[in-house]
Amino acid sequence: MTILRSPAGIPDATVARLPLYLRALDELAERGTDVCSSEHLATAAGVNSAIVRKDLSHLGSYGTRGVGYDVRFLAGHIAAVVGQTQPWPVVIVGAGHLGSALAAYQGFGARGVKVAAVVDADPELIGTTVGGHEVLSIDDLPGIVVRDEVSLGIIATPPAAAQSVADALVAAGISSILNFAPTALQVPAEVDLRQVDVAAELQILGYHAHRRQAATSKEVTA
Amino acid sequence: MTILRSPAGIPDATVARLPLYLRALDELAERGTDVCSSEHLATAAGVNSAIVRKDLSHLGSYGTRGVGYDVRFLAGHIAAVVGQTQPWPVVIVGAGHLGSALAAYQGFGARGVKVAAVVDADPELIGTTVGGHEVLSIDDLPGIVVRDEVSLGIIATPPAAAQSVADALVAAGISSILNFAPTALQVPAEVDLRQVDVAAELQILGYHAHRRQAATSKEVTA
DNA sequence: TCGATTTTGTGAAAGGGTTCCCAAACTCTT
DNA sequence: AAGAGTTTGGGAACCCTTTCACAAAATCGA
Repeated sequence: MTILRSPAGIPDATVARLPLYLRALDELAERGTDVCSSEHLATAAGVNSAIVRKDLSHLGSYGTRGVGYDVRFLAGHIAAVVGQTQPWPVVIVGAGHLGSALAAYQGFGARGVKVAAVVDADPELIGTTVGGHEVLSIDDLPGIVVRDEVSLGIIATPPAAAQSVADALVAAGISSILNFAPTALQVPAEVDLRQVDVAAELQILGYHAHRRQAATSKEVTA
Repeated sequence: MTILRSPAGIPDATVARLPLYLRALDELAERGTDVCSSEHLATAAGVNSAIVRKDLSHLGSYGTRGVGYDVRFLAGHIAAVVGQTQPWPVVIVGAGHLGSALAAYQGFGARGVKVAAVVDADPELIGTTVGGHEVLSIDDLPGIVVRDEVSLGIIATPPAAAQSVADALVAAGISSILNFAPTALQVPAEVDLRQVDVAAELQILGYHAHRRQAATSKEVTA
């Protein structure tokens, strides 16, 4: 008998949107909205309504035809699916500009994320405080991971250090890594890796801007 | 007669990977590698070789069978396609923790991005210096955009301010926006918008970690 | 109670993206 | 010069995602 029916195979694209729905639902709840349609939720999350319905149908049927979705109930359910019933402790590696900004970020709490520790390799930084967290040595990683049951690691170091940091995180038992360093990291298959590359995002925007410019100047020439 | 043949329709998925190839090629060039195979480039960029070949074929045929790709030549060509022959000037809106970290980020230069200005609405922050840039008033936006020919804007403000900042950017003539605030922004169709949501990334990782845990405890129970 | 209206849930179709696979084109060795 | 070994370019199959379209289920007013 299955008690917790965590729907086996939720498509990746859907999983990637669940946090958006959760955020949108929390906002709606705060504004006192009790029930919302897929159309309404779609606008709040910045997607279209067909995809909202399809996505939510992967989690099971929690809407009422002719009415919509119960905002709090749905939010609670999505939170359960993404494992956000308790905050996830994360460790931030790198206490530079970016690491500090992340450590100080006030928005994590409401999104189910808790900064367990900030570590760095630089002796000059160890012992200082960033965002209310004392910077610990990267050598303490294994202890921190065990003590705080950390399973998420954020790499906010220069690219040159990123691979060895990733190795250290994996060795310490962490199986999910969010990498801000612009490097292709090599990790074991069972480790889940996501990449945030700000410069790459800007270059993608640049490509489209470039094309727009070219199209415009063509028009002018023609 | 077409002189600059910017291949009309490059698939979005390919465009999103071009910056990775560019980064990988620059690294290879720095290490003195003159020629590389799709396999080699794939490893350096963290993707598989079939997709490298398919992606590059969208730009035209620049490889030599039995040999591979000329590293510098290919890098130059990709740079031209993404419009990175000159650095793109960007304006950062928000001089808080994140905005400061971005303003101070040393890695932009090598990736074809140049911080033209940092602006904020907070009178306490205006006039201070972050990452070598004096923080200007957000009211100066139109002037800055025109003077420095800025076409990329980065929103690094609290979510509550993000929409009005986006409106201000659009009004100032900016058509590409990278938004770090966790909000679904409403922009005109001709404006190109990309989103970076760190908490959402962590929640996606959390979902998979959660599933792994559930699977493991199931095994143990069984 | 019944018909009009709203909105979900989901098959089916359409659209992209990825992977497989191999002929064609090149180099190198003998 | 010919054969062995590499590696690209791209057709074709496959898979995933999105969009479309509508029956089913609910509400509401008369």
